[in-house]
Amino acid sequence: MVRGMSNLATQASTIPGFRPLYKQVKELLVERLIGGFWKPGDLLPSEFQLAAELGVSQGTVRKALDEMTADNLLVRRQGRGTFVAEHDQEHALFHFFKMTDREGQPLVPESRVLRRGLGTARKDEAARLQIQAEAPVIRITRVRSISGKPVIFERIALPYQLFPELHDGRELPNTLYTLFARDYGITVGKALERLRAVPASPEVARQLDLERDHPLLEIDRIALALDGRPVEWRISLCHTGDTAYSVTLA
Amino acid sequence: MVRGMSNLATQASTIPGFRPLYKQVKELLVERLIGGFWKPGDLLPSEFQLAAELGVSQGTVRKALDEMTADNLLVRRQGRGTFVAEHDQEHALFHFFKMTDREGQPLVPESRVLRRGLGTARKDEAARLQIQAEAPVIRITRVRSISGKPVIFERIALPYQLFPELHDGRELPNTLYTLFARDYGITVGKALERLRAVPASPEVARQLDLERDHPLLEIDRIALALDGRPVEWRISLCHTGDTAYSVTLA
DNA sequence: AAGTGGTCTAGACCACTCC
DNA sequence: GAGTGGTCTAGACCACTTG
Repeated sequence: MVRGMSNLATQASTIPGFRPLYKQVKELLVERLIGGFWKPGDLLPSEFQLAAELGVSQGTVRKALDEMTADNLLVRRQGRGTFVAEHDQEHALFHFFKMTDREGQPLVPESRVLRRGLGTARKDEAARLQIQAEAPVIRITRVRSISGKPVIFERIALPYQLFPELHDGRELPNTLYTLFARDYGITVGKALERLRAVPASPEVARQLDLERDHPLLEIDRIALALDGRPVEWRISLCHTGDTAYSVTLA
Repeated sequence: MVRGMSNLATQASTIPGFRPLYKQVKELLVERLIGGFWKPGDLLPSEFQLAAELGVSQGTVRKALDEMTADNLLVRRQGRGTFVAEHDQEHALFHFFKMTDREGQPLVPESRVLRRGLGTARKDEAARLQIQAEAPVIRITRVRSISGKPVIFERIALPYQLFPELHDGRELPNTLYTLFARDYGITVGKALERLRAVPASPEVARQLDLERDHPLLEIDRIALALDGRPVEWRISLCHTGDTAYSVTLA
């Protein structure tokens, strides 16, 4: 083929804004994911088909797909094809729920919703979610238990614009992110967490069956969609008696 | 060339223990890093030289080098060459020190050593460091401050076998891992951290200028060398008044 | 100018899955 | 057997660094 046909800039171009072909391909494909053109679980066209469509070589498409796989956006299965990653229960848990037992073994919590409703964004909520002050937000308060024992008190704020009608009725699954993906086409691709140690407030102490001022691990998380928009602000207060937050730094 | 010459198994081999060529190349090169054949900062032979030496194509060597770069083992610089990654102050801090201010901005702590000496491993130390009970260990206790305010109380245990003569004399840098690399050829490639919220003990409270039982963020870390051996056990107790532990989950 | 890594292409064969 | 991704090779040219 002629190098750099179609509307993608060629490698040879010396224009300042030059980007490698495979990066452009990746960008284009990510756009399709964000736009919902391909949904979680969908089968993508084969490498050859994409290469033909975009006017690049198969190897270039491959490099883009490999990077997207590394980013957890795609799953490739030899002999079957390339699929849009499903952030199912499994993935959501292992990727975004870092609480383990004291030996580092993963735990699966159950959830019980205490409160759930619609309100207008306070300053802190508006800032963290990057929405207008007083914009409508959905608030959820819940307690998460591990083998029957309540260990996490959680406050969640969601922009109403992104999740209309979530504030009432609908059953809430244990892992909210699967609901975001399934019902709203929003994939959480990244989360920023800040951890601190704080004393238990009277309400939290009561819910977790602890004395007041008991040390709790506070996890302050902003979840970002694939396009970088904040979609959730969550504060989790964890009793780390028999649990811990486990991470690997590599 | 003839495919699969030299002592590397070919792609075509149907033997059960088959591994891709580039994985074998990677393994071989990682061995050289572990063995100290190449040291941090060293320039590796060019892709073509390595390819010729190992009897594989340049593309195969490239794939191995790319993976090692992704693993933070190498640094590639266009026009210069491929270098063994140096876990300098910069890297050690950003990679293994996750404390930030409350807005998530990185902080740089100073350190003051309280105690430092040689002892025999207690059961917990032996288990965590995977050494014999009663084997000699170096213990360091220090306080780390941020802009003059003491915020972290730290207990460190090191296997004496790996770090002889570290227990006295030698000046301790602020980031221990640069010393491990420079003086002992041990590169920390990975760390497992478990975080909990705990009340301040009387000693720690005194050192950090807090009241007793003040909530502290406890970071329990095992640091692993490139070959997977535990090389350090560290417990950091952090006052998270103006600080937080920040991570990105992606 | 020479040498390095970075990108792109083209084509071969292998391993896996499904029909 | 056909189609997919996975591996391996070979060769071209580009971008960057050094001398």
